[in-house]
Amino acid sequence: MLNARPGVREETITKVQEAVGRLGYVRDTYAANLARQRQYRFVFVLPEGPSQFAIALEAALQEAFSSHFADRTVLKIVRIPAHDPHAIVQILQGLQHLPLDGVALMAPETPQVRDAVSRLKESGLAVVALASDLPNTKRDYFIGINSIAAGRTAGLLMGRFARTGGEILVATNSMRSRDSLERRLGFEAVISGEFKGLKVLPSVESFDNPTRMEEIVREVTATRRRLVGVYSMGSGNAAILRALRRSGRIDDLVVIAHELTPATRRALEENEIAALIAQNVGHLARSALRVLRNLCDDRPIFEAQERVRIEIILRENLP
Amino acid sequence: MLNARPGVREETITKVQEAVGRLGYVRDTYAANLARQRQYRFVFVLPEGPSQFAIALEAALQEAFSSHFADRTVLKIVRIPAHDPHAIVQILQGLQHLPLDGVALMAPETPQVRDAVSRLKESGLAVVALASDLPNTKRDYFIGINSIAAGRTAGLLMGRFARTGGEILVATNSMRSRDSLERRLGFEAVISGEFKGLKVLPSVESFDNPTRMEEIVREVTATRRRLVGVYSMGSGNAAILRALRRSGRIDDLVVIAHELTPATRRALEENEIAALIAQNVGHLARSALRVLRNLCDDRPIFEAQERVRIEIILRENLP
DNA sequence: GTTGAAAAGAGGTACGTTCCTCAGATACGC
DNA sequence: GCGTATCTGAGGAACGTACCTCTTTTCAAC
Repeated sequence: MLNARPGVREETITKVQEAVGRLGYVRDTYAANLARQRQYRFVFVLPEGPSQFAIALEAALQEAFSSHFADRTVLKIVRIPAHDPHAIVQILQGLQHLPLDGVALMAPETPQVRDAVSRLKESGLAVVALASDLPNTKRDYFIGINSIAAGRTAGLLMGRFARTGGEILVATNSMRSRDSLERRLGFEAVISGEFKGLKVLPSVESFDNPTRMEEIVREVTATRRRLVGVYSMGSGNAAILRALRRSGRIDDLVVIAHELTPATRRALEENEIAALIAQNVGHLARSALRVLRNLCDDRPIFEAQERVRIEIILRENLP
Repeated sequence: MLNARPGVREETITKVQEAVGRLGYVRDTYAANLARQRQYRFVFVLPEGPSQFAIALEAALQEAFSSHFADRTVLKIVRIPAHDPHAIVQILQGLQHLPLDGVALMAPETPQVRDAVSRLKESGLAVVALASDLPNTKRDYFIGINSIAAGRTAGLLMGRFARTGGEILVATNSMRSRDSLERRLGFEAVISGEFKGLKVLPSVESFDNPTRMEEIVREVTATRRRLVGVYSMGSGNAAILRALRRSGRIDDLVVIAHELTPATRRALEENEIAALIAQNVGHLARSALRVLRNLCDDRPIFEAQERVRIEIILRENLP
């Protein structure tokens, strides 16, 4: 009666509404779901490969289930080859014919992916972009941090940590990714605006090739004597750190990287990395589940709760 | 049958357990609570007065209720005069005769409070210490950050942000509080261990008197020409900031404070405060509720989820 | 073997909700 | 006014669990 059953008189509705307000009734969502035998069927689409981030996210989802947070949800995790838009599209297509309520998607933004997402939406699924936004698609929600703000935070830290003027190396996997572009944008804006003594060098890219990254960093450290800092915007931290250690200059450089992984944690503990910009993966996972559920029941989303914080991690506040 | 009903044969128990394992049965906590008409009755004991922290915490609790996080929970918030141990004890005594399942307590540690907490425990309540730990009591759990680590984090930030050697002022409400002691301890350990050029001055205390604090800070800034930084460990940020602004030196000092409040937020935005050490109040509230519930049902506590992070907030990553 | 008490388990009801069924109400055409 | 078709709303079963009651089983003492 409380639900929009077709064929209830207007008058009755208002009468019920009024009584509801008067008695202070609040619906017991859980009893409702129990009665309805509600199941939330979600798929999480994550990049394949040995991505520490995806591993951590999967662990966080596991955690959500073990703590009854994800009761009444059935979850499937699908891995996609992050750099093959065609394959991604194919996999997303396949989802349309599954009995499914929602999809959380972490994929680089390409025109093909955009189209595939829009088609998912049209087939009635709830879709959230995870960690990396997909603007200009019909995705319902984005859960992750603002890349520009993350870059600005890194820039501010770099500027304050660097004790002398000099050059900053910015390294990433690929500048074709929107996240990298935005991080650099934010980083550079702060450095050039507030720290005149620092100069940000052109970004170097590894294109998923650790050896290549190691080689580039080796060369830069060898030739750029005025180098004072390194900002690693994406994956490939291990290779960068290896090259920096070899160069013998790691203790004199301010290194700032993204995401807490076993490698970055160790480097932080060893004072090799000065600071880490991270997002709480557990929060990301829970947010995605909560938002997807709310979308399915078309209930409102509590924006404040879903805002993912840009965390700064130093040696002393490692979680 | 699944619950420890007295008078079930050993053999039957193991048989059931086995079947449970085999079928992969997981209890639907919510259906159980529905059947049992479970109500969790908690009291949150918070310091009275215009504490921004308490206000934020209250808002966070409100939020938990509105997002169905706190379903089946009835909550009462009680304010205590933080500096009157006798009154605190009296209020805690009063709780024992209420129909109650658990208490979350934020109170300075004194012998009287310790005793009162132990008595609460003995009357069968679940008790968690909130924000400020109460060791050497029978409290079940502490939800908050490690003060020594928080102090160390502030120390590391101060050391790296200060561009020249000099003196650091440490201000607090009262060094009689364990939190202040520990924060200073951690702060000093890092500074004296790693930043030889910096010298931490003896702590100054306001004893809940903003005017006094303002006066002290005014004097220190006027006389200590080598002052390079201020670490505000507790409340009283507004008074400290006021004095620093008057001194005309605020732009040359590295100011680090605790907790995100309207005042500290503004100062951060204005570049008056360099960094803030904070804890996520929303997380604190949800953790407290979750832990209390688990304690009541004596279910295990998921430590990793309840660990409160030491957040570092700069101008660029303000939430 | 009988008795009786205690232990074990089976069965039914209730929790707050949804959804289905069915009966009563209403409207409409003749 | 009557029959029929459509609306409306009331009533009950079910969801997964707990808890109470009642019957059956077990076991010790005689």
